[in-house]
Amino acid sequence: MNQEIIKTYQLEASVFKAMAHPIRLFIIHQLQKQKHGVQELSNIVEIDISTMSRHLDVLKRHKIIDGEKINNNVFYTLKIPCVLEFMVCTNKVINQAK
Amino acid sequence: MNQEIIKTYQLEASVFKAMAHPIRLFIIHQLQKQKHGVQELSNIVEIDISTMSRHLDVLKRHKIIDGEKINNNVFYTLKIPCVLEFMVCTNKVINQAK
DNA sequence: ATAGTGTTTGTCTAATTGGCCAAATTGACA
DNA sequence: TGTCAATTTGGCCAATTAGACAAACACTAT
Repeated sequence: MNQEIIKTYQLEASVFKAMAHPIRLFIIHQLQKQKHGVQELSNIVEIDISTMSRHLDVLKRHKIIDGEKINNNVFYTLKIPCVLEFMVCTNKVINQAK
Repeated sequence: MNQEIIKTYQLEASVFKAMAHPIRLFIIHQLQKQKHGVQELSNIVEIDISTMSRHLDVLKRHKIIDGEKINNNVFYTLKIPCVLEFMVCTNKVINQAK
């Protein structure tokens, strides 16, 4: 295993990985429009709030979103709008005629 | 769990997932320049050829690359050049000053 | 200080993934 | 047909991940 190559692409891969989950893609899409809180998001997705908190943490750790505490609520915002351009390409991939 | 939302983003997530591995990102980069064969790639990365074959299969199944058999060798080509634009954005994410 | 609300973290479990080796498959060609 | 080279697939193991629930934590406001 050539560690040189692995190392070169590991960081990049980890950002892809952070986005490679349906709920996390949903979050990114939601935050494009406006800030959202943890509870709100977990209600929409109908998932345990602790699970949602973990998904948000994954995105935050990779600097894709940012959390801001206002009173008792944490509101998340999308830090990297260019992430959404990814999707355009992804959908080209998906919609390719084989 | 809101199956509606999951379903909406699952396909998209699976494309991200297909790319979310250092070796597969390396493959994508290599193929940008020219076709490559399985052995060749596995030599560069210094990984078992069977493992390389599986990585190529993942990318092929998601229509990111395409394989063409010429004699006894399978040569792979990048089908979706826009995938590389992803990387530009990804690196913006990575290089953000916190 | 205490209660109450909202969020994160610990722990466990089931499922998925990446790696290697060995075996099977494919296709070219003698 | 049989052999050889290249590739893929089966099987196994170790590591990682997503999910739920419960417990801990952080803040606000009585």
